[in-house]
Amino acid sequence: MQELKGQRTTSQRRLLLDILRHAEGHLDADELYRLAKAREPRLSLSTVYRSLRLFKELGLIEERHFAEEHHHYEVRGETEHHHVICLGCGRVVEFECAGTGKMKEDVSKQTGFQILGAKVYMEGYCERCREERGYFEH
Amino acid sequence: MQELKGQRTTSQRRLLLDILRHAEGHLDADELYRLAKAREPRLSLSTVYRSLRLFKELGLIEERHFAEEHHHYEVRGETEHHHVICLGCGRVVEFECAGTGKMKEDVSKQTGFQILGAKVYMEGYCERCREERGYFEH
DNA sequence: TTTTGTGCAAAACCTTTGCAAGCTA
DNA sequence: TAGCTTGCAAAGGTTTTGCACAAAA
Repeated sequence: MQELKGQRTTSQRRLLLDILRHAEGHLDADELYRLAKAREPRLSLSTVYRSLRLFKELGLIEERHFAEEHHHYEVRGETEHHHVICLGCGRVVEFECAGTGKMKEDVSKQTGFQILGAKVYMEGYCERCREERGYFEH
Repeated sequence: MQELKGQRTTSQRRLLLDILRHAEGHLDADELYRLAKAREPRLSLSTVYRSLRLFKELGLIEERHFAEEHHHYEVRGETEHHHVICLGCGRVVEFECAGTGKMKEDVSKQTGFQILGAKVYMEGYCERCREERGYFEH
């Protein structure tokens, strides 16, 4: 497991990475813990937190901060994608957007920062919620 | 105080809104509490949390989720602005960017959502940190 | 006077840490 | 074997809640 770059490959880390990679959505620490504990009952929550921090530091996963909730994690993919959150049902949908490259340049000029990453979060109402609840304008 | 829309205008709410409006940066609950307590020593932290939730629900303030830290709040202004966080020193700098209008349309088409707001977070290194710490590439 | 908001203290919740034992390289 | 990791339990920090009293409408 060369991804761990010198860190030790333990069964816990292998298990957690495997679950993260096969997860469809975004997991928080507790969801990940419950899924992993089903396969390895002796696993502790501290190990989950410690592993998440390690994976994040190694750049294997990204941490997301949605609306009210606590952190969520997902494996870092090839293509940069962003998220839109439905204010009605809480559903999170991913989207891709081309504009961020140009945006990074602009911001770099404007602020003097060397920009490494950009994340876009949008809020709104999904189609289903607009139909069901009659949200049109807000 | 018509902004509170039917909710009662209390001295605590007036004080907290006043501090939020005159704050330069982004305050978290505890910073707001300390500033407010200096002017009204009997104020409690619970009132700060309850007021922040109310202001947020009324759309008077926005909640921000920076890197690792807890929530920060700022009054909702006229112009939409976004944030870039320095990974070296933690400093948060605001920027404006024109591209979000077009982006919202794209995302709306792509996902079917009615988009109400967009927030952009960038990460990188500020000039000072690049000089001081010799960050060039990452 | 009725209803809503506040302060206090306690609880709930998420995350981190110390330490002895176990495992990896 | 030496050093990194783990599990457990306890602690830390932030946010929420129950309740009696106070204030607003």
